[in-house]
Amino acid sequence: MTTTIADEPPARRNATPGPERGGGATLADVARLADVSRATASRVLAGRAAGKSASHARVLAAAEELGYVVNGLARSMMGVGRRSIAFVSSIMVGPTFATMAGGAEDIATAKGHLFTMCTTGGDLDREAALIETLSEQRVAAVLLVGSTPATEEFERRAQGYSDTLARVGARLILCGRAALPEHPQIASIDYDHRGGVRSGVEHLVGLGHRRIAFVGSLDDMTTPHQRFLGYQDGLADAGIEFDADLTVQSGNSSDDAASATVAFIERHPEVTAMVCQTDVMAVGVCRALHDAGIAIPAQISVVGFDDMQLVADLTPSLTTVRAPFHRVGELAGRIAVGGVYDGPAVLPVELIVRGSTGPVRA
Amino acid sequence: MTTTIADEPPARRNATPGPERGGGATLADVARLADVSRATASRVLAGRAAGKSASHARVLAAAEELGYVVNGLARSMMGVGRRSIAFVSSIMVGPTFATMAGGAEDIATAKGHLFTMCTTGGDLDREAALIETLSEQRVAAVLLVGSTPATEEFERRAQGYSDTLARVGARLILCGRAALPEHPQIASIDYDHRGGVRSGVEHLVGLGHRRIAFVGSLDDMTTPHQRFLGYQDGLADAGIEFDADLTVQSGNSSDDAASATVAFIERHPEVTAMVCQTDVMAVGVCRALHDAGIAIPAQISVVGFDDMQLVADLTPSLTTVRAPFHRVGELAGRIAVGGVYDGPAVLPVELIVRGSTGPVRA
DNA sequence: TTGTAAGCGTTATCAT
DNA sequence: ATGATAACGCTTACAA
Repeated sequence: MTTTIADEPPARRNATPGPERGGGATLADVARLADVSRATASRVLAGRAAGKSASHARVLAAAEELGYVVNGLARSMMGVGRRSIAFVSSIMVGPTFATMAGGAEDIATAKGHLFTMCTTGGDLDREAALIETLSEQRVAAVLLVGSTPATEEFERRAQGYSDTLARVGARLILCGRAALPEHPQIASIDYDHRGGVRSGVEHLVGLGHRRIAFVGSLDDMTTPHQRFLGYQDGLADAGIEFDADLTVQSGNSSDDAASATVAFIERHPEVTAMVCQTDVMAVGVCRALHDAGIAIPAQISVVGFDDMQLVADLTPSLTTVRAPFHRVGELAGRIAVGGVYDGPAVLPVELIVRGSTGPVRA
Repeated sequence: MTTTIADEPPARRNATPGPERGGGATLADVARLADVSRATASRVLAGRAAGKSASHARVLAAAEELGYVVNGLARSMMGVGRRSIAFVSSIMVGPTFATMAGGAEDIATAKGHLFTMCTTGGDLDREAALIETLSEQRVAAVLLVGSTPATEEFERRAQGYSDTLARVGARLILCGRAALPEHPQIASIDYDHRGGVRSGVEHLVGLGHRRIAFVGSLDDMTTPHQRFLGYQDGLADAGIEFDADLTVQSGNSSDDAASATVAFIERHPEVTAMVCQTDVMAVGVCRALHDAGIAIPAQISVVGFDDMQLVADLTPSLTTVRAPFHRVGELAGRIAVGGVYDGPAVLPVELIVRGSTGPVRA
């Protein structure tokens, strides 16, 4: 004997990591239990039912009883529902990224969007794959954060990202990265890397310094490069000739900067000030100088960049450049949620003078 | 004359912030252009077509020409496609959260999930709304991160979160928060707050300290409370009677801790060591002591918690407790992506002895 | 290998 | 106020 149960649902598939189907109650279940149509149930649950009829209460009760949770994915397919804003950076830790992310998230969630964070680990292929994935998920916008290679090849990549995103109605926004003049449809919210370092050098020059070194990664990424240019600007302003021997290459860790400094200072005892690409490097520089018995700022002044937490608490406290990271995130977020974008923004930075810089000794 | 175009699509709706519909090409468009069925197009594009027929190439070409981007939302409805892992914390900045997030993100993206970060700003209503929203979006799991109120009311809330998530096949995972014994289905990956502070006190006792103060926020949140208990444990171990007068209340900013210390140390000059709930507080304590002309560690030793970046570079460098934040994130991530959970985990922490602690002077 | 057809869980249209 | 019904864009038996 063969028994056929008419309304037996078909076997459920179960493909991870896909959303589990058939898990909870659906709108149809609620409607059935409340003895109304799906349309009515939908209206009631979305709070867009006219008055409150008898069915109104029944629908609510049924939803409650069944533990109904509306399927946002299905809603999205109808053109309602939430879109995500994506934040793509090379790495997640680090006060600068986190602060920018915080600014963007504030705006995004205030507007009812979800906020997705992705890291690339600096891998451009991963970055491209990520943009593709995010497009598939129909994000509202992608914030591409931080430094990028300052190459034509990258510009082509970015154009590709922008094109892919545009196909799904999403926008690409660069954060903390200068606009690409050839690609005006790619938005950019940046801060004044170059002017910041320049003002640091200016400050030192005002204190009488002339032999000023620069510590940085000196690669072709935008952030290092812009900051390096700011150093050169500062020298030029003061009529000091740029001397390539006074640039110190270092990775962005305090240990790297410390060992680079040890080697450097031995060759160049005449230097009276060191300008660093980042606070992290500056901290390493300070440690190396201290260990070498060189007094800060009596013998050598040090300037950082980023004004990260705790550098004010170092001994001596660090003179550095403060950038409005949170504000950068906010502005980018505003564009991401549909605000108007009228051209690249470059937010001003501020030199915070503290104890690590002082007059050059006579 | 009335002209009716048969295949004219209906007018598109356009409700922000919902995903823009009708934007790009659909699978049907690709199939039409390639002159195959949607099924074939789907198979080819998903790379699950058998061999490579003539149509194979045509589909690829059509997709390319149309700039087709598969709709991941629609895929999700079929049970395939990516689910997100959500990371919910009170705030985004802060090295501990960011590091945990990094660990979780590593695992999540490696398994093809998206990673969504949401902040509550410490608002429990926002937290509840967020859980609801994330359930609607059919996340795979929610990582609830950091301290929570240690109250029965919170346990009820958490149970509610867990229930809502369970309805959509998702899991709730506490990170950096002890398990709730009454609610074993809520997973927990925690680290040893209590043991960490205890070992700090033990270290001080070993150096001869007896008058040891505790600086913390002293509220009913789990993290502060656990760390406070660790302080009491440490005292008890050494047979030192707990003296409530030696607890200092402070907000979690170095400025707060500094001003609290100023007031405290005047009343209690007999204290020879201060154990702090966080590194941030410890830094404030150090600054206040330094400004008051009290030498660290000669006159007073200081212990922190978290081992955040740069505390090793302070003068003196900070003795603190290092917790495996990245690992906590990884383990939580592993459960989130479907790994087995066999009971609460409490990861060990490590006391990092540096320059801020020394023997009590004779 | 390919096509047909039946979903997935919503919302919107348009009658009633 | 409510209910049929048709989308939305995709996947996948099942049949050819």
